[in-house]
Amino acid sequence: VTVAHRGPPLEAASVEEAIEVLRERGLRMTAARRLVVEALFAAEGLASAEQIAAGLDGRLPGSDVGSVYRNLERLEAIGLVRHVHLGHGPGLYMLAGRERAFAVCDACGRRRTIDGGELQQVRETVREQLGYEADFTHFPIVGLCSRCARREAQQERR
Amino acid sequence: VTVAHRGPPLEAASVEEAIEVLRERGLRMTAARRLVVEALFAAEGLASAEQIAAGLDGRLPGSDVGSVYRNLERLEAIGLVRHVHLGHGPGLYMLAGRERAFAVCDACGRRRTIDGGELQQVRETVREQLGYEADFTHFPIVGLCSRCARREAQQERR
DNA sequence: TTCGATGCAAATAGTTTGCATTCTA
DNA sequence: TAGAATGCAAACTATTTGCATCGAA
Repeated sequence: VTVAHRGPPLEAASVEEAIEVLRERGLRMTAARRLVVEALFAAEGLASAEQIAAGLDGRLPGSDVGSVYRNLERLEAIGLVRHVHLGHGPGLYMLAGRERAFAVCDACGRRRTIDGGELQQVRETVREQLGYEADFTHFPIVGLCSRCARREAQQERR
Repeated sequence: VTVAHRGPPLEAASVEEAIEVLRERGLRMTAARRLVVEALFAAEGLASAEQIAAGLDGRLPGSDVGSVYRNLERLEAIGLVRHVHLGHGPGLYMLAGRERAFAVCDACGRRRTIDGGELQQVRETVREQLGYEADFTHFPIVGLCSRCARREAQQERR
C-alpha cells in the first residue's frame, strides 16, 4: 500500500534540483526515473501513473507502468512526491513541495485547488473540535461549491 | 462509478423498516437483497461488499459479490445506504441514516467515528474560508490524533 | 563488479458487466 | 407472465510483484 513519508515535504524547483535530491538520498539516476520526474514537472499539477507511463500523451518518451509505480513509491518515500485520491479513479501524483489541497463539488464535479494558507482556520477548528491535527492533502474536501449550493437551495424553495 | 443520491438520507431503524422503504421505491424484495440489508444492520458500522457477500464471516447466508455490488448501488441510489473510502482498501458500506464521519490517524492508523454535530463548527469554517458546503461523510478527516501529535512534537524536540 | 533499477508479464484486488435463468409482483 | 433481479463467469481498472536482464556508481 502506501509508504507514508513523515516530516516536511521536499521542495524541488526544477528537474535538476529534484535529481540532486534523489542522489543525496542514495537513489540512482536512471532514464526511467528521470522521466517520472520530468513528467511531474511537465504536468503542472496532477498526473496518474498511467499518464506518466504514456509520457503524458506522447509529449515525453514514457516508460513501463510498473516501473512508474515503483518510482513514484520511492519518490514518495523520500518526500519529493505525494498523491491524492479525488474520487473513484486512479490515484493522482504531484510534486510534494508547497502545501496544496483540493475541493471537489459533489454536484458539478468541478475541482478547485486550495492553498495551504486557506486551510489554517479550518485546521484550527478541527483541532478545537476534534483534537486532530488535520491534513487535507490526501483526500479532497467534498461538498457543494457556492454556485451549486445556491442552485440547490433555490430548487428546494419551489 | 457511484450514483450520488441527492437530498436527505433515509433513516431505517430496522430491517423491516428498510424493506418497507425498498418496496415504496418500487424495488422488489428478494433473498439476496434482504441479505444485504440484514448484513448492514448486523455489521453495526462498516462492511465491505466482499464481507457482506461472505455473510460477515458466515454469520449470515451471504450471496454473490456481483449481486451485492448491484444491490448496494441501488440502495445507495435511494439514499438508504452510503459508502466511505477510509484508505486504500475496498469501499466500506453503511446504513445512511444519521450523519456520521470518520477521522483516521496517519500515524497509528486508528479510526474514530465523528458525530455530525461535532462537525458543525468545522463546516461553518469551511463555508467562511472556502465558500464550500462541506460534506465529510465520503472521505475521512486524515491527520494526527492528539496522542500521536503529542508524541511527534516530543520527538522533534530532541 | 556489484546491486539497484528496468521491462515484461503474470498476479492480485476491487468492481463492473453480459447473459441465460429464476422469481417477484 | 413481464420484467426485475440473480448467479456465474468474464472483463476491466488500478496496482503490485517475480524474475531475468541491464546499467549506474
